[in-house]
Parts: sequence; structure tokens; C-alpha cells
Amino acid sequence: MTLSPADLPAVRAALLAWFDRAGRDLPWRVGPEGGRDPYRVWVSEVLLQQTQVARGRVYFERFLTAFPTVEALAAAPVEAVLKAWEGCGYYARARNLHRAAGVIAREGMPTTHEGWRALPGVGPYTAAAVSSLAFGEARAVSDGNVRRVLARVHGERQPTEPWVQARADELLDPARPAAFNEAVMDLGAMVCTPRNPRCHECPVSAWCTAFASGEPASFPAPKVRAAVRQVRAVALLLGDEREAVLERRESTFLGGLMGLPTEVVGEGEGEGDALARLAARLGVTVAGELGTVTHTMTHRLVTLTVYGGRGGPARTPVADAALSRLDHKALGLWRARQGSLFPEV
DNA sequence: AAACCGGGGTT
DNA sequence: AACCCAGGTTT
Repeated sequence: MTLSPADLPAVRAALLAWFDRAGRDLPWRVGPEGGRDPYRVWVSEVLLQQTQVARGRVYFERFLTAFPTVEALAAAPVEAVLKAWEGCGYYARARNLHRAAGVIAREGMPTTHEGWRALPGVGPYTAAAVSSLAFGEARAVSDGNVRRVLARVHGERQPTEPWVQARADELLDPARPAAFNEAVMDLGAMVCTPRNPRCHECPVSAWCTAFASGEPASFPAPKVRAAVRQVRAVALLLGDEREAVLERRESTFLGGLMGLPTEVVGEGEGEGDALARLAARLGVTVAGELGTVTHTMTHRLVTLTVYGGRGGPARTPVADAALSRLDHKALGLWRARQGSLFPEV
């Protein structure tokens, strides 16, 4: 069977009946249907961008404890926001969240899709989510769950973003848009999973082309992903695991976080060249090699060789800074080599 | 449209 | 080792 326009009301009803019975109880689902707390919805939606719910919950509790209101978030230094985000990845999310909080503190909280869309870090998905879940606007969300559910129902192996949005728009229940959005995402997360979908539990399997095909997991086709690039870099650990020279990373790579002074080994360059450049930049003498750490980051594999040294700028407390996992690994080398190489450092 | 941006969970 | 995750921004 395929989904025809005449089926839409029945599919909505089946989906919402399932959701009313089996939907998830999540900490940001505070307040009535279509009238959730907008601050909680917004923070959770940003936190859950490319982040699994189980993990997002931990950071959500941490973040709401540190910044209970949008006013508290706006008043906090961005360093504190990044510290709360430490280890969660995609740190532009935290910087944009803080910037947007400043706008909201000055101009007030938007109540429409258009108003939310104008804030930094708020794209089509997040604007649709907040405007529907917190303000009851009839906006269909399109995320990874929605894409997978609709691709399977319609039997579409190569769903484009405009296609997904159009299918979501036409299926959206105009009477219960907020519940509908939560329902499709719950279905995608709990039943219509990427592998081994639980079709026997699915409220809409009767209308699902992928289910009828006998191979529901083959929809949609896997996305072609960019190859992982290898990156070599050198870093200087000046100080120890508790107090060290730290620099603020300004590039798109871990931007906003603090980290050990680092130089990337360029094309046709040796590690020694990068190390000499790094030492000259900081005005320090390299004392010896502490070791090498590797760190995988979806799109690249970083091999970082860490050296000790003498001199250089003032040390700062490591515990106060927001660091990536890469820098925590590098700092961990100090414990492994403590006392064996540089008695005076 | 495609590249880029972290880190971890699941299979 | 793939593949994915309540995506957004930039090119």
C-alpha cells in the first residue's frame, strides 16, 4: 500500500494515538502540548543537534542548572557557557546560544517561526520545533527521524530536504501540530530506527511502502560521507596537568575553546618545522617530547605530538578552562611522563 | 548542492 | 569499521 491523500487523516490519528500512549517522557517536555517552556525547548533542540538524546539529557541537566533562565544565560560570560558545553562537541552551538540569549535579553523572546529563525544558531529545524512545541504554530519539523520515517512510508530511497519538508508539511496534523512533531520524532527514535526497525510495533505500518517491501531498513539509502582526513600537529605543554599555557582557539576548528599552543604540520613540511614555528611564536625552548596522542573527530583523525619546554607566557589553571577531549588527552601525557624528563619544568 | 563542524553510541 | 545522531553556517 502507498500513502494517498485520502489516507492522511487515518495516518495522523494512528500516529497520535500511539504517541499519546507510548511517547517519551523527556525533561524538556515541560508545560502543556503546544505550550512548552520555550527556553527549555530551545536549549534542548540546540543541544540535540547531531547529538543523541541519551547524551543530550546529561548536558541538558548540567546546562539548566548552570543557566536556569535565558536572562542568566545572557548575563554569563561566554567562557562559562563553553565550560558547561565542554566535551559535547560542535562548540559553535554554545557560542550561538549565548549570542542569541543576548538578543533575547534585549528584544524579548520571539513567539513566531520567523522570529526564531532570525537568531544565530537557529535554522529551519530549530525554528519549526520551538514555534510549534512552545507556541503552537503549525510548522512541521524535518530532522533525521522525520527524514527516515517519511522515506520509508513513501518508499523513497533518496529523499532530498525539500522533498522531506513537503511530505512533512502535508502530513502535519493541523489540529495538533506540536504533538504531531513530537510523535514523528519519537516514532523515528523508538520504532522506525535506522537498523532493525520494530515494524510490528509501528502504528503506521499498514501505509508503509518500506514495510511492504520486506526490507524497511534499506530506506533511505546511506548518505555518502566525506573521507576522514589525517592531520598531523605539534603542541607544547608548558607547565603541568593543572596549570599550563593555554591559548584560545579562534579558527573554526574547536573555535572558542582553550587548548595547548598548537601548530599543524603543513603539506611538504616536517614535524620539526612546525615545532620550530611553534617555539618561535611563543619564545620558548623545547625541552623534549612527551608523547603522541590521537583523536578521531568524524571528519578527521588528528595525530598530535606533544613537547615540553621552558619559558613562555604565564600558566593558567586548567580546571577553569573549557577544553576539547583532544587537549585533555594531551594533558594526560604529563602524568605518564611526570618527573622522568624535565625535573625543572 | 556540498563542505565543514565533535564526540560518542550502536551494530 | 560503518553508520548515525531532534542541524546550522558557509561557500
